[in-house]
Amino acid sequence: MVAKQNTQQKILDAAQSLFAETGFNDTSLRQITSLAEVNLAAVNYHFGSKKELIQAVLQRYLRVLMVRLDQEFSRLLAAQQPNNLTQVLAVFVKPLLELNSVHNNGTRIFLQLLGRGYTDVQGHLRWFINNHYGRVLDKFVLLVQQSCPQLPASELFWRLHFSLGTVVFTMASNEALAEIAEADFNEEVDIEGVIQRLLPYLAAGIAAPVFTRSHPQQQLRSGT
Amino acid sequence: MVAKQNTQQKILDAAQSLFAETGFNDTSLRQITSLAEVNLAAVNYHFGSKKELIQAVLQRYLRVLMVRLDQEFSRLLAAQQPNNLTQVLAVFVKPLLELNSVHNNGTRIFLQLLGRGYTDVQGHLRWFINNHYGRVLDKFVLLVQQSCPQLPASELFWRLHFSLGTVVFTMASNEALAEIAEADFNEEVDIEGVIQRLLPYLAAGIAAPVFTRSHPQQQLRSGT
DNA sequence: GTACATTTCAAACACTTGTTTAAATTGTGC
DNA sequence: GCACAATTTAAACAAGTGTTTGAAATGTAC
Repeated sequence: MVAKQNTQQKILDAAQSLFAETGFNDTSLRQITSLAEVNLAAVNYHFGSKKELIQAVLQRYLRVLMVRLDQEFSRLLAAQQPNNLTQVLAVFVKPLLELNSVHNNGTRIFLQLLGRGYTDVQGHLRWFINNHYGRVLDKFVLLVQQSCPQLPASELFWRLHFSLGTVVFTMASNEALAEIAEADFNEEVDIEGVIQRLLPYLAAGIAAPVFTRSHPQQQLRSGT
Repeated sequence: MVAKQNTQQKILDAAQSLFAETGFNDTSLRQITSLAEVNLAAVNYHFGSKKELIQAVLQRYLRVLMVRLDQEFSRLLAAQQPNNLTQVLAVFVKPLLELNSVHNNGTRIFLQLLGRGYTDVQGHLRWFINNHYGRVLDKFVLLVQQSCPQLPASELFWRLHFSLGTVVFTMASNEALAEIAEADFNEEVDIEGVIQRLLPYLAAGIAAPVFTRSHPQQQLRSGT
């Protein structure tokens, strides 16, 4: 009793899977419509264009996620004393995992899509997210700033983008990495496990001591 | 007096720039040959296929880089006592910067290509590097293992891939990030500066305390 | 059931892709 | 200069792309 899903959702469901696996540019409308078992022209009829379909696929998750993140950020910002960095990062976990209620494996799919979007269609997704949800993300930056007051703004900028890269790349390669990990270490790998492994790594990286030429920490010498 | 470069090099030079900027799949042979000012058929005549052209572009750097990395790894492995993790990571810097002698901006271009290769043609580059240079990379893993003896092998696996993601994503987005950084912080951003900023982040992330359920470091609680 | 709007469908559109072909050109050894 | 190989060239190829079209089918209100 799968019920007769309407065409739009059949397209969205097929599209997100293929996009996550193969990337946006390397997935054709014909692949999508044949997986969705709808006519080729349906995409243009219901969504207008491939570009708008991509946005619709992302928005289905972004809308839900950003509202939840906004709540969490505001909650933390209301605290009197600055929050621990690990606390701040951990705030992503629940909203991300709740994406599983948007769709089966929603968390994994969304994070993979994010990975694809940031590398495939270079620049486009970054711009989109910044323009639509910049206000939310500013709260997050503020939180991190409060928990790492010793970090210069420019250093923080770089480290947050390093972290974005860590997450996004890990998720884009998720399948390959999980396969290797399971083969080499007999580990069952689920998306929540990966997230839990990511957090300490990110927290430590963001809060790392700042490198200065006059004061190189430890013995950082490369030879000579 | 640009001298009459032979066709093969004109193609390689044009291809690497376009590949680095736009990615492998999204760069057409016609774009390459018209930038190189050679005939379209020249690619297939000299390299066989687009796929082989991509490999040739990457190999031009990989061959040089891997030999140098192997030297450095072996040097460190010869040390009596385990090396500091920051030292181990810093060993990448010189070989990477020496790629500038292969070509103008060689370091930046190679790292961008690496970023593209790991995300665009998912899985293919990972396989290629592992099969051709796995022995070299094993030495690196061993070095890291020696400097972080407390890390379980599986944790190390994940963290090294997190680090790969950090580097590769940063380099793929290098242009966009550099633009923002220069606009927001009035910072001149060169590839060496980015590398120097990456090292402390990576070192701290890899060596971060291991998260365990029974012994969660700090107060990692997300609400409830 | 009739009238009207919504949705589906097969077919074609114009365009781009990587690759191949066969003739023309250039280079090389003698 | 001749002969022969290496290279370059324009043209065409088959296959794939996103999008559009106009007719058929379906749904909906009265």
